[in-house]
Amino acid sequence: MNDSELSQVFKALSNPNRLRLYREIMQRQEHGLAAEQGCALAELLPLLKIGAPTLSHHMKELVNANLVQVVQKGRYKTCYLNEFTRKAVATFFAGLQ
Amino acid sequence: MNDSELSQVFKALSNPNRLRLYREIMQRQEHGLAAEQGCALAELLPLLKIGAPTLSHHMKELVNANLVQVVQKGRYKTCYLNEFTRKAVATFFAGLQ
DNA sequence: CCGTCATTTCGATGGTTGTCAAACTGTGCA
DNA sequence: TGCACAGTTTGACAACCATCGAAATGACGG
Repeated sequence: MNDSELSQVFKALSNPNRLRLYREIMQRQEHGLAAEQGCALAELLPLLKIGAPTLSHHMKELVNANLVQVVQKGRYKTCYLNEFTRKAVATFFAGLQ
Repeated sequence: MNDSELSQVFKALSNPNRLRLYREIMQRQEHGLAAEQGCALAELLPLLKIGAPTLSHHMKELVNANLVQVVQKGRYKTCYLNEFTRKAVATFFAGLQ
């Protein structure tokens, strides 16, 4: 992961609302209750004090930074953590290479 | 580490120049050749295409986010990685809690 | 205690970001 | 096919950010 990709990741997570979204998705994924069930966008909206257009904008940034993936799932869009990126960033902070 | 502290960390690293600084300090620390020697500010300046005032501003942000510490060391100021924060962020990305 | 070099502060400026409201698109259900 | 709801696009705007040059401050070494 190069400098530019990494700083994009950090930019995405630098906004409290986006960080909140990422944590929420991460938590639901971890919490394992149907990890592949993902997390519906419509479910996330009421967690934040922002409107739908702003949520859409934030999700785009997260997707753009490869932090999450979004797929249409019937009526809703649902989002999944991108494990590859999560691990790459973990490695960056792991120290000793 | 709470949401607000964490997003401050990410904001600090979201700027390519600051990320570069952080990596440089990290790398020198890791590279072990006198880990406690730290990294002089004046040494960092020529690595980036920015002026001294901007470097000063960026360092303040990194210090403010608790990512690095700066101490006067004779003629220069030298900076050290804050290992506590590094580990805390590593944990955040480590997954599975 | 003076000159020099390292670093910071200040003020300005162009660029980016977060947010909204309004209008649009897209998807499944009746 | 058309309604209702999910999500996006657009345009606007205030707040914030990165950077600079100029000037101020601070720390040694002579």
